[in-house]
Amino acid sequence: MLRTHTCGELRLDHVNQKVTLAGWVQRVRNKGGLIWVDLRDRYGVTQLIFEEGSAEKELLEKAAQLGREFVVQASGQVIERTSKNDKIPTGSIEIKAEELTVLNPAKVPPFIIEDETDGGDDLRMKYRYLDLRRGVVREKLQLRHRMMQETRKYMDGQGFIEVETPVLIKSTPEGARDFVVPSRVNPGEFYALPQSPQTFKQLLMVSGFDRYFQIVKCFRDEDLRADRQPEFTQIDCEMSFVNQEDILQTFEGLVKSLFREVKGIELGEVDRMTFEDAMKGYGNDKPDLRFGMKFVELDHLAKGKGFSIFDQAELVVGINAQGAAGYTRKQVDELTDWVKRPQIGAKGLVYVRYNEDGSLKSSVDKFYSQEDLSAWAEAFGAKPGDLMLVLSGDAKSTRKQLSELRLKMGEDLGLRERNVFKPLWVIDFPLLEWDEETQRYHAMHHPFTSPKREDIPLLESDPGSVRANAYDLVINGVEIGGGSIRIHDRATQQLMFTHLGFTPEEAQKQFGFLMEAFEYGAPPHGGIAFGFDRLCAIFGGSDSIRDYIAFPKNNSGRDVMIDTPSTISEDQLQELSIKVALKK
RNA sequence: GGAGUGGUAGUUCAGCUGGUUAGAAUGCCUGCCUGUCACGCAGGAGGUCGCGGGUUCGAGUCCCGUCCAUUCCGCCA
Repeated sequence: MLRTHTCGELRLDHVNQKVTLAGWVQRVRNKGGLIWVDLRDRYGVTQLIFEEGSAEKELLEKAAQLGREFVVQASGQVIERTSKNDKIPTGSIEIKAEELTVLNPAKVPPFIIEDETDGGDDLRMKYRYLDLRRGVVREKLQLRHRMMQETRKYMDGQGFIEVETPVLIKSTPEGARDFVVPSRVNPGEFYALPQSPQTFKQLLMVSGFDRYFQIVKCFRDEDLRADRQPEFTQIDCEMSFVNQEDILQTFEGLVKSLFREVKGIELGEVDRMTFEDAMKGYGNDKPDLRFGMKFVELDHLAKGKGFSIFDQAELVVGINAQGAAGYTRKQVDELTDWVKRPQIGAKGLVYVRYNEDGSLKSSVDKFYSQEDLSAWAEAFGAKPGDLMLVLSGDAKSTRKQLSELRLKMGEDLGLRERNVFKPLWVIDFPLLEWDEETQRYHAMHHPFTSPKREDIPLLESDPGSVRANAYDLVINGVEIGGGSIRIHDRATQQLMFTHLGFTPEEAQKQFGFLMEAFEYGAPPHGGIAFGFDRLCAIFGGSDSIRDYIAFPKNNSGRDVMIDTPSTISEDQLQELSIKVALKK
């Protein structure tokens, strides 16, 4: 061993021991006759001291030559510091160095390897291996490690078996775009990388595995976001002989256990809300419940008073921002501009300010009396000091716009606290969703989701209103997981494909193996998958998942460190029977 | 595919309505310094202002194009 201890473990108890440490030079402080070197490894930082007089001149010179990020080995005696540093755990001791070996020198790093780095994202990603030396980044990966271990511990404890499913699978037309991999031995044919192990886990249920889980990489070739990577990790789970309630209980248990073991937080009961209530109350299927500002519909109060914009609107709906009456005219104008941006797309914003003196001031005073506005305020449950914000238009987009405004107000008013966690089950999702582009219904969750028994008759008359046995777990406005009770008989699955616009032949070609399996004794089953990277980011209090992934891709799906995607040689292309024709 | 923001020293940024030699901080190098721990002090080096074109007597600054990064919309069963 090149060391007797790590850089994080020595304390006053070790004084007088002779030790050998190895690590990276964090910093050299040369005070002339006295040189300190901060030696860093994964476990911490320990100070080495070289003193003129007591250390040999040669050793002193060697220490003075050290640069940032040199890898060194140092031996010496642990001594108590004359002046202690209570900011670090090893701050009471230091090593009086007697030997120093440079194991490997280092170039000056392109950015400072400290928690508060001066490096921008671009540079950090290019030199990710240096970025990962920083404590703050390492802690995020350590958090991920803990989450992974606790997940396995919980799942194993519940009798789940982790089974690996293939990564080279079949491309399917439903859902996200597939990443494809050419097959050399089958020229002209391609594998696809899995968007999820969905069909395999269902087949494992047919096989009688009863409880399956897997912490698994999944792949989707869609545009990226701060919380979306082309390859990401799921906690993928499936259970047999269960109903929806069993699944919600089991995985509420997982989430509670993770919060308890990893964060030391007792979550309590997880609230539930139907999709319909979520949309009406928050304009969103993943409401952030860290704060209120629930939607209040004003049609009955706002219409018929001569304000034509409201009169013509399908829906007039607003939120009450508590304590925001202090917003200046300028700030309200900025809010108006904000909702009118193309990304939000509102036509305008009506406000009612509930002044501290009890009077009401609105942007539509021309049309509404104080009594009218008082009725609004009552509907909102508003008090003096509040600011009511109202949007109108067609119901669907107005709710969406107000949802964005609600989140912005929550942010502006500091109501979205990082250390508060509000999990929520959203249940009773619609089975199908109309797609304007393709002019057909799409499965909202996926085509293997079962409809609610009582809604099956509606499949013919009103497909859009059929509810599914589907559920999402939402924490703080982030979709963390989603699942459903699956279809487990051929006839229903076939019916589902028909409603999704598949011909029987197409359905047979794409999913015949699954439907055939259903004919050999498929148990009732259901499951869920959690976005593991997002879960880690939520636990760590970040909006971006990138720092919870050791080597993430950038916004264009590139790994700037290894510089990929990249072209391949003509020979490789030929071997794969592929010709590249780039459009220009 | 679309919208916004950004690109200036190794790094993070400032640089106003266009005007002499493009600045700061930090990092780096040199010297001094025996209790530092964001050490201090003194000095020094360091620039294709992303790239291409245009307007102008004159462009880091204005215009057009383009590339890169980033955030969002679309997309993500």
